[in-house]
Amino acid sequence: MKITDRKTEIINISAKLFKEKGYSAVTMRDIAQAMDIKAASLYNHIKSKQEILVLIIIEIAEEFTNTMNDVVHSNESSIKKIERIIQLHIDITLRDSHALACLNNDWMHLTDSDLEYFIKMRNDYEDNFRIIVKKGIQDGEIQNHNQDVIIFSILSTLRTMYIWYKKTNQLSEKTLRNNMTKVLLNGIV
Amino acid sequence: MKITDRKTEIINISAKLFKEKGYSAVTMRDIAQAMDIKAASLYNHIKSKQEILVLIIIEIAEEFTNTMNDVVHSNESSIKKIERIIQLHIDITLRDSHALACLNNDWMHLTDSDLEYFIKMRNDYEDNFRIIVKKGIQDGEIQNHNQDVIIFSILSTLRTMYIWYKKTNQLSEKTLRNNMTKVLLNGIV
DNA sequence: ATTGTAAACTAACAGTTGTTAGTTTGATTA
DNA sequence: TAATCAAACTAACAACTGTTAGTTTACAAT
Repeated sequence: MKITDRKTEIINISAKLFKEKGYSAVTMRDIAQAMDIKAASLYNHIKSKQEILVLIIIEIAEEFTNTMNDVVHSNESSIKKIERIIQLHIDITLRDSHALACLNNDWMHLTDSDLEYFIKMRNDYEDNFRIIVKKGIQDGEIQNHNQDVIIFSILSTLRTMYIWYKKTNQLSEKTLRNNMTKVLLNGIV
Repeated sequence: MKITDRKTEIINISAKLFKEKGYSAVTMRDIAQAMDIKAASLYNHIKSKQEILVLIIIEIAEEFTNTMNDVVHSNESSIKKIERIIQLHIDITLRDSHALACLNNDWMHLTDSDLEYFIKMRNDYEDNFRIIVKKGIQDGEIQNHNQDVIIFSILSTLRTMYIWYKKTNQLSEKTLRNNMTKVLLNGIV
């Protein structure tokens, strides 16, 4: 298997288009045109439009799931765990922002077992985050504010970083991580 | 003109459907079915599917724009200004989460002058936020972190609140506002 | 030279899309 | 009672949708 075969190209180009217009608004003919071939030719490589979506979303969702499982079962402090989650989101955002946008915006167009699987992963992810925050509050590491507000203010920021990080002028990964960690953990005041 | 005429019903029902599946995935027949009429009947009230989208998005966008203009030209401290922006987002989220979701996810399906107008409002909004943060840093009210990280960590959280606020068990508006303000301004550590 | 194969092609399909035209309904008003 | 009118209806359209079938192309292996 080649490092970049044709199927991978289709997935990457589709992710880019899905990010721009959303899954439903992108047609097989749009994808084909971006590949400079005809729509029917796509089916030499992929089974259906649905399959493209699944391949884009599930791989990334599993990466989040796996790393979160590592983090939650580690022996680090709660703060250190959250820092590693921030790092995780930054890594994926910088590496694969198209697929990430697709995961965020088009997951509801998954069907049946894929949809179920995705929702389970997302719920588990949030539950694990909740466990970390709860422990942090118990240990006095984290202030005793409403847990959902804590969890989703951090997660919302991390999940939608792909929308704006490119606009910033040459913000290095290190600078982004340092600033993000300080702002999310210590606030701005 | 009745307080709730048929056109308003169409807009509200459409916003709910657009939130669930996205503008492109919702058909005129979907909207009609939710209204318990036939698709063709919708055209007695609205000009096109596009018009529905425009009416949903632009009204809310203008409300954000107008309030932001009030805030930025006021004589309050930078912190107080940001608190008012937090309040603004909470108000609209609690009152009209469907339209807000639609604005967030489907603005790119606006066309021509509507799209231009929306993008201008969004850019102005972010620019005004930047002015507030810059002043706050100069005055020593706000810590000197990267401005984009500050702006978008707050805005991302506020903009996507509609996704999760309903899941929380009976979080009152006051509690939400208090917790949100503390977490966004002072952090969690 | 022949075969095999990956990957493109043309042509077509059945279903869905937003929308229009013209008609009917049923309640209110003159 | 007759006329008006908002708001529903039926029927249909042309364009577009994802997808299939069968064919051609061009290069690699035998």
